[in-house]
Amino acid sequence: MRDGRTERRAVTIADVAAMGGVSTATVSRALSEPAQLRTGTLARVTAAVQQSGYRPNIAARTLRAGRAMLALVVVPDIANSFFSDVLRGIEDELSRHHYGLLIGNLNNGRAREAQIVDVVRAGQVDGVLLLNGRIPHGGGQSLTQTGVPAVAVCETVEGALFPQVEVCNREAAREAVAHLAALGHRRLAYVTGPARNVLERERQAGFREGLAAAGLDGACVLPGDFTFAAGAAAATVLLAQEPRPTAVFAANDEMAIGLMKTAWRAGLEVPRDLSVIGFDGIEFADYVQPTLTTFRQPRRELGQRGAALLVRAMLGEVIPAYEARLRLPATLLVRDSTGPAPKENTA
Amino acid sequence: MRDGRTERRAVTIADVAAMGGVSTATVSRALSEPAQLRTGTLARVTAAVQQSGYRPNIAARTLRAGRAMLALVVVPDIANSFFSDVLRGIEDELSRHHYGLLIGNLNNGRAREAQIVDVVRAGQVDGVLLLNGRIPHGGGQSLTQTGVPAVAVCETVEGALFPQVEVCNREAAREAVAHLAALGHRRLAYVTGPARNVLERERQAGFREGLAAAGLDGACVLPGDFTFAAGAAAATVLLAQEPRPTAVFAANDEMAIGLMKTAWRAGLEVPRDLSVIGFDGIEFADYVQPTLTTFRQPRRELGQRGAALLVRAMLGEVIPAYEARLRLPATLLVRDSTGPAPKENTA
DNA sequence: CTGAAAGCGCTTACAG
DNA sequence: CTGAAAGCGCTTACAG
Repeated sequence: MRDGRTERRAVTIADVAAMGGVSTATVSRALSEPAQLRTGTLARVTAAVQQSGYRPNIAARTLRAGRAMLALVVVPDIANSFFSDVLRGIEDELSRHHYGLLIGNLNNGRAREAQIVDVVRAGQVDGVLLLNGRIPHGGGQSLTQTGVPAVAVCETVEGALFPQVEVCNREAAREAVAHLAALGHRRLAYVTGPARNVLERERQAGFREGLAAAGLDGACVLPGDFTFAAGAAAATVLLAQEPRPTAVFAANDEMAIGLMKTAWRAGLEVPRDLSVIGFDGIEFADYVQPTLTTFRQPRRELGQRGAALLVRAMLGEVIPAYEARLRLPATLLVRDSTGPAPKENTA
Repeated sequence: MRDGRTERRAVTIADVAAMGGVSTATVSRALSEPAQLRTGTLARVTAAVQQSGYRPNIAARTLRAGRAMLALVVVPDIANSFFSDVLRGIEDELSRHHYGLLIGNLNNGRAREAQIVDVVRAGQVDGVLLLNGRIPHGGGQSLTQTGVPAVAVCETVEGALFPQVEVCNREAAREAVAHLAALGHRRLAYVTGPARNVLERERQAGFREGLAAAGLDGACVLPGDFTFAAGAAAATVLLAQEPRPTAVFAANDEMAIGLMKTAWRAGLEVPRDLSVIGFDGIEFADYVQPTLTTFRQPRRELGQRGAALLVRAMLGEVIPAYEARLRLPATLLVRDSTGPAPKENTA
């Protein structure tokens, strides 16, 4: 029955039991519910564990107990730095509860969704955190049909029954317009995210609500996709407008920065000729010239809160509806890229 | 023997065997070595697998086969965007070979190293990729003592016996000096990384070699730690020097950018008054004003190559010495932050 | 408080 | 080519 692998055999629970003169059941209990053992027994087992350097085999434990103590995080693109901080919050919270973290990277596509579903169906994880705004599908089944608990973070999933944690995108977008309007801007532009993205939809909706609240009845809408390059492209279109908008709200910081750079190259000065405001509060936004006015998202907290909900669900708790939708505020950071509207020289 | 969990029971290999009228052994073979089955048998099993939606339980497979089909990646700081691309390369390669990816985040400290060692000792992974430049220790044992294969990527580990993949840091740093010297700069400065970091040591060594090669016998060395803030702080010191260096090489892009911003605030113009060159080629370096001259690291390839070596080791292959040290080139990207040395007005 | 024993769901040497 | 059966290393209801 021995297989090919000839590495030195690891210490098993049976070895420890023999050393301590107890049964394997007692060793198991010493590790999981020490309070139930007599002090002397516990001491003997603990000593044996120490001395042998015993570590329980996780596969055996998972198989027997039916729990993997592992959560899967589905990320749209692991190379996108936005998610790093969110992941850190998730990891902190999970490891506090002795759960490990498995990363499922979609590479911005859907091809790998089936892999995600497979991992779950193979019993490898006890729960799933979705950062991709969509329920993964694969092999003719959706992730939620597997019955494992799920929580969405950052990008919510419309109509989903599981808990969701997001930032107040709409309210923040409204505030962006109010900020610009208060500076006297009347001709605004908005650079969008990808059309089907939920963040984009919320931010654009908030932008429009903000326009209405400020008594403005139109704005220039420039298509984008959250990349630097899209911001640069939007700038080119913007510069061709007549009359040119005096302020832009970009749906994220990368686009705002790409736009600022291109505007600068074209000879515009920010904020004298053009005010720019972004979204996310990436670290970099504070190191561009001029520094970017934007909204800080509590990324780590978003991750941490989502993970906390998932842990509860993985432990079998049913999350009540009033806790199932967490909305954290985004904070406006007024920096140097927004300023008073330029004086009009045409009446 | 039933436990608390009352979720609907998943399909097991026994169910499929019954459906197909074969033994569980045959089902197992249909999945792992289909060529060994008669076509008819294979077809029947395949149909049963399809119809039942059977997915093998990974814990059971791991326990029995002694392989987890999972690799652990030790990351110094998951919130550092530098690692995202490396991770992506790793993930691509691992998943090509049907290995999963477990993230072990150190949060820039050593406290969690013990957790890492535990995961390995618990048999949860078949191999480890180290991005942290150090062999994790914990519970009186080092990771390498566990006997699992390891590979270091980006930050090498001195004296380690396992394969390592790195970038030619020293050669690149030399080239940085040569580039500046060719532009006529004679008074150079270097902003360091953390003193004990291997990248820092290599880059500083290369910097010094470059000075010698250019016939320069000294330079201003400013301490840093790879952060934006350290770059800003270095700028302050730099500005106080008399005579002031005309060019700076920063050990990474963040510091170069932090330094440029502070220099700009102090009224210096880059590159007219000061040339700046960074290292890493982060995306952002192309969106600062002026764009940053830097070295592009093939991050994805670094990850991919490291993972490829690890996969081979996990499959039992002994990596020959001549393959065990991969050194990929870093490419100089000349952009707008470096220019001719200013004319001297003091003789 | 502790032990004997079943069994989680697989894989694989062995036999035919 | 296929099956019967052992056994990977745990946990836990059951019994005492």
